[in-house]
Parts: sequence; C-alpha cells; structure tokens
Amino acid sequence: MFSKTCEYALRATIFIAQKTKEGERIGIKEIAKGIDSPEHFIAKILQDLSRKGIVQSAKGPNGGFYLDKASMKQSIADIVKAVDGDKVFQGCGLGLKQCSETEPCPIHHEFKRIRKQLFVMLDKSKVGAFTEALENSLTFLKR
Amino acid sequence: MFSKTCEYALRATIFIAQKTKEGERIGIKEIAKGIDSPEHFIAKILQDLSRKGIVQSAKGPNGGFYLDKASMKQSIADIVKAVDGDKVFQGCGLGLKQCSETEPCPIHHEFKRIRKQLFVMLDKSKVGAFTEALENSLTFLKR
DNA sequence: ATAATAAAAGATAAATTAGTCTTTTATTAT
DNA sequence: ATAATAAAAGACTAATTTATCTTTTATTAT
Repeated sequence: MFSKTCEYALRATIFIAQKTKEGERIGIKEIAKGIDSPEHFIAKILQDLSRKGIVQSAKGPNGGFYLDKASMKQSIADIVKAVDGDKVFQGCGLGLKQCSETEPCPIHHEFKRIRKQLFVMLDKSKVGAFTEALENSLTFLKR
Repeated sequence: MFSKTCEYALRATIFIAQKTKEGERIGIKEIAKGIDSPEHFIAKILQDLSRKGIVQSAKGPNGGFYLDKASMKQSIADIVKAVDGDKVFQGCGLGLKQCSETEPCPIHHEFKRIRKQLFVMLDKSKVGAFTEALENSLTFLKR
C-alpha cells in the first residue's frame, strides 16, 4: 500500500510521539531499534521528515527527535501524503492518468469509495493518539 | 496501490475480455494501443499471465489472446493476487511482518476493515462484466 | 515443404526505490 | 576554547521494478 520509506516514516513518527509524551528526545539509534528499521536508512528518512516539519529535531548533546504540539496532532494521512504523495488517495486503480468522473475507468466509482474510506480512516488517526496502547503493549511498532 | 505491472495486467485482461466477447482474438500490438501501454512490456506481462492461466493465447496466424469461460469469470482480485501477491489484501499498513490480531500495529484493526472492503469490492468485480460500459464509452481503458 | 504470422523466451538496459557509509555542521557541557 | 554529542548532508551501492530489443518456437495457410 505504502512505500517502505513511508512505512518506516509512520512507525518512526508514532514512536517519537510516544517518547515525546514521556518527555524524552530520542536519538536515531534508539528509533532504529524501537521500530526495527535500518539505522542509516531511518536517519535519511527522518532528515527529510524534519525538513518537512513532520518531526522536530535538535542537534548536539541532549539532542534528538521529538514532536511539537502541532506535529502531535498530525494524522497518518498527513504523513503518507508528505512521503508518498496523494497517489494512494487520488490515483486511478488501473493506473490511468486521465481517469475522472467524466472519463472513468471500469472500476472508478467503486474504487473511489474505498479510497475515500481509507483516507477518512487515516485522517482520523492522529499521531499522538497511539501512545497509551503502545505503553500497555496492546499494540506494537516492531517486527 | 498496485504495481505498474499489475495495472497494465488488469487493463489488458479487461480489454481482452471485451474483444473476446466480440468474438476476436487480439494481438499484442492492438492490446498495447488499446490500453495505452508499452508494447514490449505488455508482451512480457501477457506471457506471464498466460503461463498463469489468467489469459489464454494461441500462436501463429489468427493467433492472439483471448479469455475462456473460466477466465471471463475471474475477478480483479484474482488478477491482483496473481501479479502482486496478496500483500495489498493481507499486509500490515506499517510494514510489520508479525502484525496480527495478537500483536497488532497501532492501526491494525481499522486498516484490516478497509482492506477487507477493498477485497470484497475487487472480488465482486468480474473481468467479463465491464464489456458493455466500455462498448458504450461509459468507461475507458486508455490515458 | 515453405513462408508468414504471432506468441514465448531470453538477454539487456534504464529508472526508481531501498539501503549504507563518510564527512560536515550545530549544539552543549566542561 | 575544546571535546563530545547528535543530526544534516552528501556520495555511493544494491536491489527491485519498469521497459526494450532480439531470437526462438509453434501454428497456419499456401
């Protein structure tokens, strides 16, 4: 559904949200461990997320990644859009560029309905909302 | 959502279904034109679809691709599975391999619901069912 | 049998995505 | 000021996906 980069981005951001709520800034190494991702790769991704304002970062001792209030309220959909673009929310299921209401592909209408539901679901899911379940080991970000 | 290969495979199969209903076998060149895909690439893809029994083919003069009765009843979901595997119907939204009912990722349950709906929709969509709308230019397979 | 046709097969190339490693810059505590 | 820390930046490699081109095999009509 999403690119690997996007999957790592989502896991990392949720992980950072959790740590932020615990009052910590968190370094790349711990993030990589915490979400079971290649360290250097997640570093690249976080660099990009930081540039885009999806996560916040501080250099130097006591530095690391964290989320400010606005970032905490972001939705999964926001992150997906920022990383993979909105192809998954907008694009034609059969890959047609011109596919639209007036020139629909054979599955356009049904597909649109599903995509809409996907978007609504991901848009409702706010990054800051997963902390409690993670703390209580009801949900996981590894393996 | 799907790979390019899969998108072309779906368009090609629906196109072949239409031609089959018109009583024609159809060659690679016409298919490529009919679905606006690179000719050599769709040739490769059809070769694979043919091996998998998703489309039927005949070599030599008057040869070409067509669908037998069973293939005509296949669903979009069947083709997606054959080409992209069932990652899109089964896989974790955050890319976790172990994600399951007992070890769910933070969005597991909601995601599952959407994926289910996607599957049901694509499973209901039978390859042979799109012909009429295509004939009447109510739907399209190009651009 | 032969020539023409059309898919199958195979080999290669280009583009994109995923992943790694090294160097630089900014920040902090001493 | 200096050393330590940690992210940012940049350069590179590997793998996968997408795409192209050539040769072979099967079939049909003459």
